[in-house]
Amino acid sequence: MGRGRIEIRKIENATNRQVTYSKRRLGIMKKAKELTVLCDAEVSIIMFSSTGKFAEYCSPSTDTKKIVDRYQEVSGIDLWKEQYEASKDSTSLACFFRMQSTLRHLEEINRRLRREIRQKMGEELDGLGIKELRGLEQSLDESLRLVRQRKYHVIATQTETYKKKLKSTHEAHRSLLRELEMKDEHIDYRFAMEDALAMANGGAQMYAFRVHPTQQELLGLGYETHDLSLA
Amino acid sequence: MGRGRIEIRKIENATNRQVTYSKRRLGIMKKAKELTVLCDAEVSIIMFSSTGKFAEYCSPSTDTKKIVDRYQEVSGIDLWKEQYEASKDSTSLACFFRMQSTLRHLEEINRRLRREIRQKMGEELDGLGIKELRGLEQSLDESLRLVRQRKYHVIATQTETYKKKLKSTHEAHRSLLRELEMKDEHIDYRFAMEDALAMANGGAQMYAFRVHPTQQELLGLGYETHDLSLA
DNA sequence: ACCTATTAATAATG
DNA sequence: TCATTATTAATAGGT
Repeated sequence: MGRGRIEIRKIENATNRQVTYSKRRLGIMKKAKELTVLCDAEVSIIMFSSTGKFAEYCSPSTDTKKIVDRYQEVSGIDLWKEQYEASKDSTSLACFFRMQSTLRHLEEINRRLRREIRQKMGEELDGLGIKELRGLEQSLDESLRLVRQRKYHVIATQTETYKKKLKSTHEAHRSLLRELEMKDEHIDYRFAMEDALAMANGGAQMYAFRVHPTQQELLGLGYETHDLSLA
Repeated sequence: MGRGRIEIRKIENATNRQVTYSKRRLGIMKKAKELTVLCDAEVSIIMFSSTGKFAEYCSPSTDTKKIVDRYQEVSGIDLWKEQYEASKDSTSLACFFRMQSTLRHLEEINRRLRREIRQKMGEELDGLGIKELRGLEQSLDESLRLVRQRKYHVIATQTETYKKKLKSTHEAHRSLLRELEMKDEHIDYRFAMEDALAMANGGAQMYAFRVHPTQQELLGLGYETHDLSLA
């Protein structure tokens, strides 16, 4: 991609080589940036020219150390092995490296757990084949079954509790009613108590009760009576 | 540089993102190789896709460890300690405690992630109230929907692919058949070719085809002919 | 995975 | 190093 193609072999003219290095170094950096942004990837590039000049690129979301750590964990290559071996005798250093390795390992495991969770949320399914999707589906299906089971159990338990409470409340009221009736036998508290109970059961249920017209309303002695008296 | 330009921003469609990652990853690798050869440079590239897939390039004359070592020399950054070092009092003891604290923190996160997964598996639901159970149920339901959707999409895609393959195979056979017939017009290859095709479609489908008797069989000229000749 | 219209990179040159 | 530009190379979208 220039005026005429060039063979991919070492450029003998040193000046030319340097110029080409500069241009292409920038080109690769640009490509790396684009990859980072377009594909949400993590990239680390380290370059040395033939003259020893150093250049690096690293995705903004991370840093070179993190990427190198992750590289070690995933590739299984320990980049510090030699240094570690060299300082075998130093107990604290040995401890340091062990911890370092443990940290890397935990970070990688946490990454995988997060990924597993995201997959269980129905995200990031693109990497999965038909077999894995089937497995995931079955697992989710079973989980859903268990959660529903648990939900119904909780609902049933709660309902039972309310029923019992209601029953005991009801009985308390009955006995109270009986007591009152014994004291003033000419006053009938029954309707009042029933209404209070209905209220305690919740408004909606009370309205439900009221759908059926009372005997007074059926006899034309309902709310109209009030209107007439006001007219 | 494709059919129309694209903005440099995260590709939202995950499939597209994955495809673009693959293509551009190869592109950068190629550029790195070329830089290495053309300019006699040393290059190390480490990449992680958004799905966690790892890829690396390293100039053939060296290896990642050497480049990272040289990077530390030249940049003056110590990749071992940087992360866990306190900014000023960088005694080894402070570093040790920092790492230990990080370790505990990571372990705690690990525990939580595992718990979250267990709950998503329908285990450890005892602590949850009716509201939380309802939320979990809805979340699982939605996940299941997404997974099924994805599964059907994958199945549909695969089916399409097979159909196309089958069709092209069929047409290849047809043209082959025509060629053969032109060469020896007095020999009829058709039945033989149809059988071969049926075989290629898979055993089960072949049996389905064979449910309908061939004209030869209807005329009493089927497999019995063979049996008779063997008797 | 392959194709190709289009854009992007860059070799040569000033 | 910087700008220009003729050319080749990379690749986005489609099959």
